[in-house]
Amino acid sequence: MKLYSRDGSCLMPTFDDDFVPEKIFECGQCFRWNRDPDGVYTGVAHGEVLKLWAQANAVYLSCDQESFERIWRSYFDLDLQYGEIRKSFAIDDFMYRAVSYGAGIRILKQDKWEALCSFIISQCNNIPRIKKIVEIFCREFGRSIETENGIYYAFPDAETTAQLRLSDLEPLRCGYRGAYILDAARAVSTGRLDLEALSKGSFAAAVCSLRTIDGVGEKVANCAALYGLHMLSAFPVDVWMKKIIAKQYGGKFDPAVFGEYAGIAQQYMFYFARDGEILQEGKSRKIERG
DNA sequence: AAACAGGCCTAAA
DNA sequence: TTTAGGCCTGTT
Repeated sequence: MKLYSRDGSCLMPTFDDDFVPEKIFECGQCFRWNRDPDGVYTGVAHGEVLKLWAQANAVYLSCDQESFERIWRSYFDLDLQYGEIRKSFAIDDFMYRAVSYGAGIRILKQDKWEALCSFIISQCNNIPRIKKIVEIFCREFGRSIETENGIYYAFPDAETTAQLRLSDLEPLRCGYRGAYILDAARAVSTGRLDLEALSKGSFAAAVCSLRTIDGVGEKVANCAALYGLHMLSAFPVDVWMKKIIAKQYGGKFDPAVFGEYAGIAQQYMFYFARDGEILQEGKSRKIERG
């Protein structure tokens, strides 16, 4: 597979074939990518807007070489060979089916603060509402980014957010999560919680520190570590993962069997459970892609 | 209409 | 250390 910029120049000649936009953006790890009727995805990350689409076994990005190297190459984790890692997860029949179904997923290197904040919002919420809350948050308080296709908004930084009052968050309609957002923003902006430093330390230390934030428990801390700090051994266990563990593994499961990339395995399991296996009954099966 | 949604917190065993 | 109830809000 190849990656091309919009003008047709090749951004990256070779990497493994594990890059399926639909799965990357809709496997539940991010909230700011939207698909238009033509299948083009538009998203904002690290303060820049990108359009991305797949065509004829290639992927096109609306960026130049400079921004690709500065942001997107890392954001899409292109230097990790997912194809090889994925195969190592097929330890039983269920996992074989899960990794086959999820082939093409990659774990995005999202902004650290954005990931923490987004997954605080995610608690006890569904994806459409999470996306709605995040979009209003960006529109209200994020820096505007003007493009030829319209105005987009960056995710508000922690410093800006820390200045807000609880009442300022009312337009988000995010309920009790508002106070959690402010606590996290204040911790990050004052340095009480140093996400950059945590990303360079141990996973255990990161989870421990993240959990000092109001509204951040084991699950949200693992999400922040996996998607924001890019600690690939993080293993968030939500209701879907609990279903899998109960049904497939008798209620107990040690992610250590997947080694240092357990978090990636978790993503295949989650995606398969939510989109594939469980919802399949009574519905037409989704067509698997090569 | 009542229950639930990609948890967390607190109180109480 | 495990468990139950409450929490904002929106949707079914």
